[in-house]
Amino acid sequence: MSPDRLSRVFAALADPTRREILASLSRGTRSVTELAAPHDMSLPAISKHLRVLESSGLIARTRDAQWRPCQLQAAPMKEAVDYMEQYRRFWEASFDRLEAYLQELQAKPAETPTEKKSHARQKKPARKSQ
Amino acid sequence: MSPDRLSRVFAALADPTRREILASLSRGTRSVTELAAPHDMSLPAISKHLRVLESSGLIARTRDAQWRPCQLQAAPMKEAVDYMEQYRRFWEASFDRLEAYLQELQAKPAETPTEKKSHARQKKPARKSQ
DNA sequence: TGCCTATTTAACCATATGGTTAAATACAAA
DNA sequence: TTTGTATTTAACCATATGGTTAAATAGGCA
Repeated sequence: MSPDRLSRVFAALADPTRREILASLSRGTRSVTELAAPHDMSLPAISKHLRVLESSGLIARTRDAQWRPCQLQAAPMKEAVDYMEQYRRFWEASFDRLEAYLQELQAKPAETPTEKKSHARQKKPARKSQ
Repeated sequence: MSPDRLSRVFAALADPTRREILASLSRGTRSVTELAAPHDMSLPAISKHLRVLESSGLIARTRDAQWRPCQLQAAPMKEAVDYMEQYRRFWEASFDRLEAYLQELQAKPAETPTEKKSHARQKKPARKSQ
């Protein structure tokens, strides 16, 4: 329950309807009804999506008479991008170079300060398939 | 059912256990038991997490005798980062500049080719709260 | 063969998620 | 005060998710 902020941001982004809502909001503030219009879905469903987005910090809602205009708050995406940046070298390396890099890591003792040995494999795999 | 690739990647990243598994794999190929070691969780639970990661494309599993070594496959993260990059200007702009930008968008007809007018608000909000 | 280790599958459970419809709430305006 | 519009809440439903334990599967080795 109540997962960390990063988890909530990723979870919020893991739905196409919510991503489309964010796209709408990137073109300006919108009311709930306006956001709902392009979707074949009830208002309460949209309302729920907005609650998910708000609790992730990706949108903010204000008051304006009977409207609740929504605004994009992209800041939490920075955290998400920063998180993923740590893996950039892995997707930027050519497949062969990545393979080589992993082999190299594999060849070394493969221990880091954060790693446990307790469940280390008892026998080294002799065959390298695929 | 069977959400798009981007949704699956975000969903896979939306769990701390799975993110820790990816971190382990960034230090090299690991067996299931090795990946499970740091977690207070049963092997079947880890096995399920690995299935989620595999179906998102973030890891690949090979065979090695009775071991199923897992490898990080960071490529799908590129898609996710590329998606989020489209919002960079929003989180990079200072809050005031962003506000100004949104106001500006708001002042314009606020129509784009992908936008519908059918549910546009019937009355313009007169008050701008917050 | 038979045992041991590694991993997955099956069956189950609790809770979360994404949707619905109907009712409640908030506010504007006639 | 009544009506109409915007939005949320409540209650409900189906399915997904994240975990469990017990059993099945896969493969090395004595």
